[in-house]
Amino acid sequence: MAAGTWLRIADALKAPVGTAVTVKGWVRTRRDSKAEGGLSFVALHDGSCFDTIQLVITGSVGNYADEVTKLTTGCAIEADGVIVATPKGGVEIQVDPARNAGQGAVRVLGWVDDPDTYPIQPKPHSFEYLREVAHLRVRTNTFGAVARVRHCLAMAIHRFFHERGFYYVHTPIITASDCEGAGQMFRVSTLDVMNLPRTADGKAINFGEDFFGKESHLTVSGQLNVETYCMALSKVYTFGPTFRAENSNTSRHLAEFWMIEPEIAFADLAADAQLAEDMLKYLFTTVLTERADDMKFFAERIEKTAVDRLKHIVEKPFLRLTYTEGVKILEQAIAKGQKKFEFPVKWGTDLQSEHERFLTEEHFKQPVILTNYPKQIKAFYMRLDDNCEPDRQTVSAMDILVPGIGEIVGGSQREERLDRLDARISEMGLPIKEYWWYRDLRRYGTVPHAGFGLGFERLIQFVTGMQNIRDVIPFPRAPKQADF
RNA sequence: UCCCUGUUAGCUCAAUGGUAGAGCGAUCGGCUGUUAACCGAUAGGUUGUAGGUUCGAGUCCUACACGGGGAGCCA
Repeated sequence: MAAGTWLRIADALKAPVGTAVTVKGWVRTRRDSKAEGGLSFVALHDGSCFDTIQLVITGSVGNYADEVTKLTTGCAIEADGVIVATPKGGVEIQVDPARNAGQGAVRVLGWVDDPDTYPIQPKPHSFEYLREVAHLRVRTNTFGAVARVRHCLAMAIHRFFHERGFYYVHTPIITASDCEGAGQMFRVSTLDVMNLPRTADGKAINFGEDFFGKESHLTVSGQLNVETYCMALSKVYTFGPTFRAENSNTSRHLAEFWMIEPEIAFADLAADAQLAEDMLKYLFTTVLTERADDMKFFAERIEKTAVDRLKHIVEKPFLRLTYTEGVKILEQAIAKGQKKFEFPVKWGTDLQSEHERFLTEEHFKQPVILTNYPKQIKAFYMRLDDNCEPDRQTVSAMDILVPGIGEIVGGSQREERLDRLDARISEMGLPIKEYWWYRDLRRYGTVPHAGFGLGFERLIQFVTGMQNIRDVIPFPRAPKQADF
């Protein structure tokens, strides 16, 4: 028999019966039988798919008693064998030199030191515990599945934009401008914190002596930068890490997270909303197709509706609703005694989590695109709507709300008219000088344009049903949490 | 940051203010084409940290650390 080819487990599981193969991976479980002069069943995983492949190793393997029967969860091995059919209709690998000459061997590549304290045991672990061993948790079926789905979604995002003529723009991680808007920022500095230079009057830190010659921080958004490229390349997007130094302790916030921010020229809010809807549907369709194995697991063990709700969402158009209409629905629900809220509903104030959840989870039971919010609760760069009632000025903003997560996308048409933009900047007390280059975009060939931000981790949460955002990123960074 | 709640064996959890327990995992043995295997035995503990109350604290009190749920901020 010819020497077996090294196959990934995903491929070995699809190989025809009789194929000689070599597989390499890590042991998930081992069970022994004394039948037939010794028989061990080893479940092996290598990350190529959700399923393990079962090795059936007989006592005729040279190192059977010395090594095979001492394998524990986590050991790394490679094995030569032959694909055979199982009674249940699948395939497994027979590792038996007595039956297949030259195709029955197990080589141990790495033992597990002290199996008693190996953190990943063949039993259910709490996600909280696994977070403490984040360097090893990807070896579990849940975190392996999350990692593959995360990859699948990242690739699908790039493919979606590439296929539609978007350019991928690498916006900076470090920013020395103080104009990215709200949100506490992380300082980037090489100054000696034990001996900070002072300004001449001694009242402030002299950042002129710092690495960049001015105060600098980690970015909280690539939007303003990507708008510059939009004003030449028409269709662009960023996909990179984003940092917020907010003291947020929730299952939906991270200090370091990844965000997708497309920006389209010659476009209004309706086009923006359509782009976001098309993208989400493309991503859901892709993950259901490419990671059916992992999605089946999420539906079985993590969130029953994981697969069905994605299929359901792909089938029909998202609902579009203005903020004003949303407020009316909430007010009617209160008036009818249909629903009681902790916080009052009032036009002009931001919707609370409970209000958003009512709309998307109870009233409509589907994703909802809320548009045209009051200007006082939205950012300076959002376009003022025309023909508004007095005292009811709105902006061309949109939030996409989904059941279970709440806001997954936030976007807007941008204010392309310089006079209106300047008015908004001064109205909100922002330092207009800092915006000189952003304002230039309105001075030199301004056009209507729009864009949105999609939180990558929230997308993964929604797709997988994982409840805590810290479990959908390999090494979560959050207040008091920067291990690994 | 605020409210609630939790921290006991490698892991998941019990234990009325009075001798520290179980299941799983690990180790050893038995049985078995096993797959959440099963049966028996063995090992495994400064009860998150620091104080306090008490004859006596895993249990009651205080502070702190860390986790979880909710809220705010948002993606």
